[in-house]
Amino acid sequence: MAAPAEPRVCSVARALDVVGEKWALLAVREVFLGNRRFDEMIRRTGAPRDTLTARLRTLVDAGILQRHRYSDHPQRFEYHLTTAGRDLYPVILTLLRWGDEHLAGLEGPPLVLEHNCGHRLIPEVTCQACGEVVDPAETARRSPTST
Amino acid sequence: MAAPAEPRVCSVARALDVVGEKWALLAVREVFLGNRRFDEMIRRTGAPRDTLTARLRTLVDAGILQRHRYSDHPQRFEYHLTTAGRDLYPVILTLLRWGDEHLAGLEGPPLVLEHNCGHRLIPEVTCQACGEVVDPAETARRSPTST
DNA sequence: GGGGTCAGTCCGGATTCTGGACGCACGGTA
DNA sequence: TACCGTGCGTCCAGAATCCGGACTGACCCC
Repeated sequence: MAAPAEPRVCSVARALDVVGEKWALLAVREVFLGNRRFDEMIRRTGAPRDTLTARLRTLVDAGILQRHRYSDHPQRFEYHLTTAGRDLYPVILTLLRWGDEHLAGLEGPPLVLEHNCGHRLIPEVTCQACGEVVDPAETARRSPTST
Repeated sequence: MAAPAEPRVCSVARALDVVGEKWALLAVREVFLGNRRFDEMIRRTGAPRDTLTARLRTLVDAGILQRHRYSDHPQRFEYHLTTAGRDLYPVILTLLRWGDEHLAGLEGPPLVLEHNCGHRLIPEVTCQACGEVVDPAETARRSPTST
């Protein structure tokens, strides 16, 4: 018999169920950049309208965005980040950096961020305890030791 | 006339074209965890076989994984991380942390990593220049000032 | 010969994505 | 009044993808 499937219970998988789709994360990127309205997001992400509608709905359901009426008559809505949404910033930054390093053409990164400290922002992932930059080779699984 | 679409040229979008899909990132996660073979990945991710086949192919084409024959007769292959693949570790870590914080049940995070420094690994995104933890509010776009 | 492993492929149906057209409630202009 | 533009979607039909399950083919072991 074939070995039984044992899909890993894992926060990465759970996170990707919510946010693991291009347009979802691009919509969140737009909100970080200050574009909170439907049509702006359509323009700047390139997503099909139906798809964006669906994504925004799941993002709201997941507690990542909040739908906020900014006009009655006609009803108009903006999307704002919740705390959970703001906590996605690191995810977007690491993707940004990876894209900058591995997919940017000769013209270099198309979007450059600046940190309040005055320097260009180059995000690094560090260990909260020791502050060192994290390297896959210096990391191990704890306790629930399975394959 | 409607405002013309101007999809943002952006490393996040480019990165998501390659890696912005659940199974792709879960396959990479498995390789990080040491499971380099097709059937193991099937077992531990839960992906449909066809889909995993397709994802692995795009990951290899994108230079994230390398297909490595470990047996002729019968031909058998393993997938190894390239440098670009290893550079995805931060992305996976930030997703992991987000999932741990926002989707973990009462039992807490299902997978805990330990850093070589001896503490539980809690990944943080910091500014390479000043070492501070990055906050969206302390970040701005540089030069190409468009909306 | 019978069973197991590994890495896929093949299949057909279900779901999802996509682009374009359309709807409707306004506001501004003339 | 009529007309145009904007904002935020919905509707549609065809295309692309996803999915699970069955199957293949080359081995190995008993």
